[in-house]
Amino acid sequence: MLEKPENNIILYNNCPTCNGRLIGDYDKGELVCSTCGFVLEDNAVDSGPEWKALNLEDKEKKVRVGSPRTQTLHDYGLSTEIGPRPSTGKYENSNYNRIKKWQTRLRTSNPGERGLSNVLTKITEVCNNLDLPRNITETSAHIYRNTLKQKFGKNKSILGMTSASIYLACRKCGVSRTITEIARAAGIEKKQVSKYFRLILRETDESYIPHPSINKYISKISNKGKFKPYVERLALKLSSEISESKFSSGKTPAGLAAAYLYIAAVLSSQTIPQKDISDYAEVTEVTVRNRCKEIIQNFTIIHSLLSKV
DNA sequence: ATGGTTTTTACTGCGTC
DNA sequence: GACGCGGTAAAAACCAT
Repeated sequence: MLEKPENNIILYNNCPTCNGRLIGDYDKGELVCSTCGFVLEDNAVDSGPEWKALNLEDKEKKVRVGSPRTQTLHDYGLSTEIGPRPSTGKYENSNYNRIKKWQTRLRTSNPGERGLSNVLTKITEVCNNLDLPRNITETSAHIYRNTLKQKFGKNKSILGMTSASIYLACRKCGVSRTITEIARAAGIEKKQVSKYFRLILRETDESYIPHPSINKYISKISNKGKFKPYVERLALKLSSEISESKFSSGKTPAGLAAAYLYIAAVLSSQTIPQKDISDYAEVTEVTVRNRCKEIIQNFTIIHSLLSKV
């Protein structure tokens, strides 16, 4: 059973298979090994409270009222909401609906709140389209709220700002989603998203947020293309053996990941056409070729690697 | 706006099935 | 001939200044 820690990460002793460090991931409810990825326990039950206590007094009261606070609703989900009409009982249909309608109107009383409410709905929508986890939705909503707080979010394309917020949230949480994917889900131009993304970075003094590791891209592309598991494993092995920092800066991570997968496929005498890999990675064949060339020029692939996989 | 870097586009020749 | 692969030059996109 996991107990909620301060930073959502709990350290356990050692992994039974490789003796590596075990990490309890509170958010996913999993107990996994940080080196070999062995899952010791999953679906762990969250025994902690589902609400946040902001001060000691709250904590002591241990009130259990309503849903947890959420960034995705304009009033943080704190105000009262009238639910659907009970199927039985004395409630007269028209009257009930009228009260409900006015209550919703009053909840979002001023134009600002109504606007915010719409935007947050939009964020949730796009995040759901992309199958993003709940915490990304929350983070993006939080980021968007901040842009409004610091004035620069106003008078900007709403879809552009929301998409940029979602992209930033992905980067912060280490989820490998490209600007292109998010732009597609939101139905806008890629340019817009990157423009506003840069704006947010500039205005909020965000320190540089690194791209998710190449390994995430490799897994993603491999899943998308349903490649053989050992090809993926070999590609991951290659990327971890190679310190690509010398030549990878400024290049798209997807292209590099595609190159690793291609090399892995060739080494394990699998024939995956460059075209396929580049399509899955959403880059061109030329880019894949160039990355391959750079990898091979800079490193000699040792054949003993093959036996280890 | 500009200039440097990276990616894409479009086209080439080569070998193989 | 169709296909995959490797290469190139020029255009386009990107990004920091």
